[in-house]
Amino acid sequence: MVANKSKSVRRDIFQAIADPTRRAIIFLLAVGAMTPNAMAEHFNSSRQAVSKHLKVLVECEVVNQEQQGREIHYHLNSDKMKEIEKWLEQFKQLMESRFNQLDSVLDKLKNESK
Amino acid sequence: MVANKSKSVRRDIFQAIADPTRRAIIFLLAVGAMTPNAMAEHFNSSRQAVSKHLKVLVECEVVNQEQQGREIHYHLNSDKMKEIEKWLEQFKQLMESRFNQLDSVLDKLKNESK
DNA sequence: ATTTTGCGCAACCAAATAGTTGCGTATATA
DNA sequence: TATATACGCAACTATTTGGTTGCGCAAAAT
Repeated sequence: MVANKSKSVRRDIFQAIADPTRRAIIFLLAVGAMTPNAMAEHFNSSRQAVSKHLKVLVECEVVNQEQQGREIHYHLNSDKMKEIEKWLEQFKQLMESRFNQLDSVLDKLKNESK
Repeated sequence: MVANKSKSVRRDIFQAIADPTRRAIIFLLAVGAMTPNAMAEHFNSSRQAVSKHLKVLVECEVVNQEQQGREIHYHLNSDKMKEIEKWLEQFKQLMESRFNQLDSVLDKLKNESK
């Protein structure tokens, strides 16, 4: 038995989008669900390579699988994508706080020069 | 002589934010410029480890260095952060196109049922 | 002038990544 | 029923990552 991967390896949205092939897969799936074979045809990458990326994306909970006969349709979990926006929002708030500090410094200077 | 790193290794904003320590550094620098020592004190990570992350961030053009005596002040290049937003915008547009397709399908069904 | 501090860099290491080839298996098709 | 197709998985590889320790050097403090 192998140790639980989710405990040892980083599996989050930021890891998911770190690879350009995975970003391309995400863009493809944004348009609609797809099978691994269909995806592999879109960029010059082997089916197995795509399959491995899909495994990572499943582990990161960015995509879901839907079995249909011998095909597996991969769907995008767009909720997970929102975590990027959430992080960016936090970032922007920090940036604003920085400017607010700068503003207060400028205000101070203004008052002192009175 | 070693091969140019920028040619072999991926150095973009997505690589920059893939690591949690680097994301923490970005948040710190969002508030204001800082030296490596000051950053290292903020999370339990050695100065050298932080230094390595900063090197990656410089290569990804997410931060700039400003030498001041023996200290180096690291500044955030917030323009680079906009590339994430840009990518998210593209993604959202694709998602909308998906829903527009769905809408047109629904419209079609509606017309057919007339 | 000597010591301390701030920093980058090289060397090393274990682990993870991204890809490949070669299976096995289940579902379709002939 | 025999064959083709869709897919995941294991094993192997080269490269990258993220961390460490141990320098060396220049600037600051003593």
